[in-house]
Amino acid sequence: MTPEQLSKLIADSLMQLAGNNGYELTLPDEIVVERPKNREHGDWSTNVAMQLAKQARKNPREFAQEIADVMAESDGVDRLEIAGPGFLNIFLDAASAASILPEVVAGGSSFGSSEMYSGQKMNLEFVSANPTGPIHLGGTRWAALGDSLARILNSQGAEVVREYYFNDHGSQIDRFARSLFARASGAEAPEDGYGGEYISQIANRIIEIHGEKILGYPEHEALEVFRAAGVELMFEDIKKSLSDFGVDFDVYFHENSLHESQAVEKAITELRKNGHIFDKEGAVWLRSTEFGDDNDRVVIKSDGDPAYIAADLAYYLNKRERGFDRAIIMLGADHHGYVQRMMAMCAAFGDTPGENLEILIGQMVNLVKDGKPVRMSKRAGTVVTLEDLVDAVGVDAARYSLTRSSANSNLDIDLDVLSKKTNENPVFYVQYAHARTIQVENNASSFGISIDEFEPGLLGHETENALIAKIVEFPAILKIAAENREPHRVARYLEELAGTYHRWYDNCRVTPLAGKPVEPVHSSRLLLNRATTVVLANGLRLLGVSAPERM
RNA sequence: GCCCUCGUAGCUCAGCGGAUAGAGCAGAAGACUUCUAAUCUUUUGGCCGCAGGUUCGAUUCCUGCCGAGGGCGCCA
Repeated sequence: MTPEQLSKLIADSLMQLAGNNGYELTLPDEIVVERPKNREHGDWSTNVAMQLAKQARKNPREFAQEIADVMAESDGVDRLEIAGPGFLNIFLDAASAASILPEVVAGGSSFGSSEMYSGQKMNLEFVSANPTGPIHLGGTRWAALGDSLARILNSQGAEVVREYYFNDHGSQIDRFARSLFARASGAEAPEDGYGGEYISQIANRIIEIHGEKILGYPEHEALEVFRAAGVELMFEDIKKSLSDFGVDFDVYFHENSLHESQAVEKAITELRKNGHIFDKEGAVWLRSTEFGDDNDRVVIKSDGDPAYIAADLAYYLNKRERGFDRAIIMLGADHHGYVQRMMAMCAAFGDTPGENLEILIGQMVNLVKDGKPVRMSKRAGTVVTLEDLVDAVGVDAARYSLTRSSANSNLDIDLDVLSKKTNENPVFYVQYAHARTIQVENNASSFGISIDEFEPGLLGHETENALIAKIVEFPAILKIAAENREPHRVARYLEELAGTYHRWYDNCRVTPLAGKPVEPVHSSRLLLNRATTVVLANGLRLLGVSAPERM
């Protein structure tokens, strides 16, 4: 029995109760059926009795007992208990609990998915690091988290486009170009420039491509060459790093294109038409205070250059014009001050902040060495990049360790600890469980055991009961993870599932002991084993982590 | 000064208003002639930062305070 079916059963029982006893009950939108933390509290538990006791003019425990009396007659329900302040704990009979397993196996890679966001077009923008250097740890976190979120939203029916906003315009790029030029010509690095080994490498590659002669060009021409070529090369490196990390964007959107296509002017004209733009002191302003921002914002500076937000106006409009119902942007905590004005902009376009535009803020990643935080500095050479992390621990462990914590929490990364190859990263625990299921499957097939003779009633061991219940939880976990934009919930769930599986493995054999015959229970257990494979594989895939068959 | 996030076991972190607050690692003691011991079993360890409030019920929601990180440009 699925939680949905159980929820409906409870609703039906309540209606029946209302009919019999003349209660006037207004049922909640959704009757919550949850897995109690404590197994002794049943397979499922509901708090409806506490919620509705007032309406029934009963005390919660009495009312729960009345519900229990009605439900006790139902198929699949073994027994019910009233506990605590009025919880109704439901124990399913083994056959009913296990009868869902064939569905899980039949569902395969689609088990857990839903149509919750069916028909919704979502644009998920993340990483969007400037092409002035390699992706650092912070960007790596967004890459792991963003890609996983895209997968999860997609599993819930959304049409998701992963997008990388590529800032190839503005003063940071100019500094990058000057840094490259200075390095190539052996000059002192500019005061506010970029340092680091990669600057030398890119400078050298540019010389290789264009020849020494560019050093003799007039400065502005030379800078232009270094700018264009440098951005191009840096961008290729970034793309490759991300791709090696398992993160491939559908769209790389160039900021420059917004300026070149007059999209910025168009956006400003549109806003001006609606009365949200004004001119002051030679600059063009967005009256964002009208929509809750602290200050009005300059869109076009008095020197005629667009401010950063100008492109964002056009970019947002562009996303909406491309048909996205929802633009989701993931930003680091160092950009949180930007949220209010972005939301104001969204409102100024007549859209609904939080709905058409959603901004997720994630906290910073700190580098820790010898137990002490290390300030990442490009000049001091203490920057840790995506590639450093992958070199140290591999893609799977890197992605997993960045995805298993809430984006709201600050994350400390200690490369020394992570690179010890110890079992500190729970990803191995989960992957090992998956590999185990595969080996069990292989062994079973060599015994000629098949899943065709499934008898759910044979799966009565408490660890089987626990494993089945955990498997059934998966769709609800994905739904919550999608709604809250929290991929870490999937990782945490997988750790629980893996633990539940390992404990089952320890207690119940899928293949008979040497010299003993194959019995029906073995087929049934093989199906349970396969259902576990399905869920572990699906979960790991949503995290962008491989599901190895052997470890 | 204002804004955002965080504060839970020795460490890293879970816990979408519910029951006795959990996991991994670290510490202690056990389990491989049986499908992978990267596993399992047992065990040590908590004023859930502090103080109020809302609620039948608060680690969770609200307010204030303390502490940590981040942000408050005609920078991007």
